[in-house]
Amino acid sequence: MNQYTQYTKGCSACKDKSEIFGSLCQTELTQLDEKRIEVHFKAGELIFKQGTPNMHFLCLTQGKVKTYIEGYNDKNLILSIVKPVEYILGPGIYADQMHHFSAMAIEDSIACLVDLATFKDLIRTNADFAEDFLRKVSLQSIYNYELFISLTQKQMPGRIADVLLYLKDMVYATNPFLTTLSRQDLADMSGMSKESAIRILREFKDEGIIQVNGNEFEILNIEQLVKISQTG
Amino acid sequence: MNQYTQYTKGCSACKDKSEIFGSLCQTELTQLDEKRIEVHFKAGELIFKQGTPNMHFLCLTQGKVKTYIEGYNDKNLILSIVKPVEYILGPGIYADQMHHFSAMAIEDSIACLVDLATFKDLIRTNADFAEDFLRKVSLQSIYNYELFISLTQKQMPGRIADVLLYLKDMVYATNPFLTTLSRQDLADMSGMSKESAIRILREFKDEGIIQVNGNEFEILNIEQLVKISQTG
DNA sequence: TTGCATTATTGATATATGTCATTATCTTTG
DNA sequence: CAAAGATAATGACATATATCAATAATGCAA
Repeated sequence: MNQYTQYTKGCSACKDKSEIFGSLCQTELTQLDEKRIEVHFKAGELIFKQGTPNMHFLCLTQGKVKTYIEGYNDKNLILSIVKPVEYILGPGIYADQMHHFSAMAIEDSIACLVDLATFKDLIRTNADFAEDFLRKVSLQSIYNYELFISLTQKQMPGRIADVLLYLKDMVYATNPFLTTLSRQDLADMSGMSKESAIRILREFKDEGIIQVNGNEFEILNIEQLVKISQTG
Repeated sequence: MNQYTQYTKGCSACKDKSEIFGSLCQTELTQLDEKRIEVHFKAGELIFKQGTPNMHFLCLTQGKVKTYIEGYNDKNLILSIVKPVEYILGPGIYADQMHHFSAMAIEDSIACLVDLATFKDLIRTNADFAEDFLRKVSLQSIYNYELFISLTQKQMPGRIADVLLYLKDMVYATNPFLTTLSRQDLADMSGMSKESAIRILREFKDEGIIQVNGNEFEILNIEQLVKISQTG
């Protein structure tokens, strides 16, 4: 119990909102609750960094976080925008105990940390939990395949369309949506320079497909955007 | 027992060669052995196709297989070249029971199929096996991140360098190596047109970095190739 | 408010890469 | 062996995209 620790609602409150805690019994949830550390992050703060040891299972309970690979020449590739209640867990925990991507809060956020031993123990002792975890990992993997195709086989308009649809459907779940992501972030999500991202957004705006006001985006013609996404 | 079934050496013979069967006890191996179907594929034959139901766990015991995502405009992205003894298992089994990539033999190959129920049962009942499986999935995921960076942030020479080093180190494990992959395959591994792949190979040849004779490749200057891989 | 720093936008230009057409080489088959 | 089909290689050209430089807009601190 230190200054970062806050006993708010506890894991039981989270249970209903998350895909992977449904299989834990009350005892296990209590066990988790006692182990967890709640940490607050301000927008822009680094949560963990690629290349550092991966010591905790992390569950985001408030705010939004971007996960990204730091590549060459200070270029980043954003893998996902995580929203509550979702865990953030890299492949390192079952491999080299390292982080293979970084995570940064893009809004003020709250995350719960649980040490890996506790987490791995749950995987070993609760087969339902293990299966739920595998399911989550698998869905993420499927999404990564789509990302592969988007990034390697589509041209810029198709990639920006994918980003806009992803934000609308998966992240904000509203149509005029206000984002804290910068233009550089949008570029890092679609694997292009920020200038190119801006240009494509302008084209979409000129064609009446979207409406842009600073960081507020409204998709006016969803069908056409979907079509652009599909035709690459 | 049908015409595809052949009782050769059995799963116990495989055990030593594979990363994930080490945690199975004799009883489990026997159980697996009874369930397995051994199938022979000729080079060029499709093993399973993206979009079809995923019914089996697959273990490659002989030959080589390419796994690839079928994208837009008949363009493929090769994810990996699998060699024995390694399993080929997509994320579909814990999600939508579908194949999310295709697999094709690039050499005459032999694979063992085990129905998913048996496999999933082992995951549920043997925690060591589950952890080994998670480890394998994690390593694959880590490799995918490297692939992301290679494909999205490196220019063509860097990507071809990555492909050559991958083939030398991970697939053939010899230096002059003879491959059955076509130039189109090399292009599909590096996300470019086959003409571009050919051009880069010629440049490497002209610069004395590699030696090419048909489908035999020899890397003459490993250091420089690694450098090209790193500088993008 | 004013000034400063950051971010967004735009245009001009360079370059990486794809496409198309052609020829060469290899492989298969009758 | 010759013919045919596939694969590989090359050159000319088109174009998608990045880079660079300049300006505009925005948020923030004094």
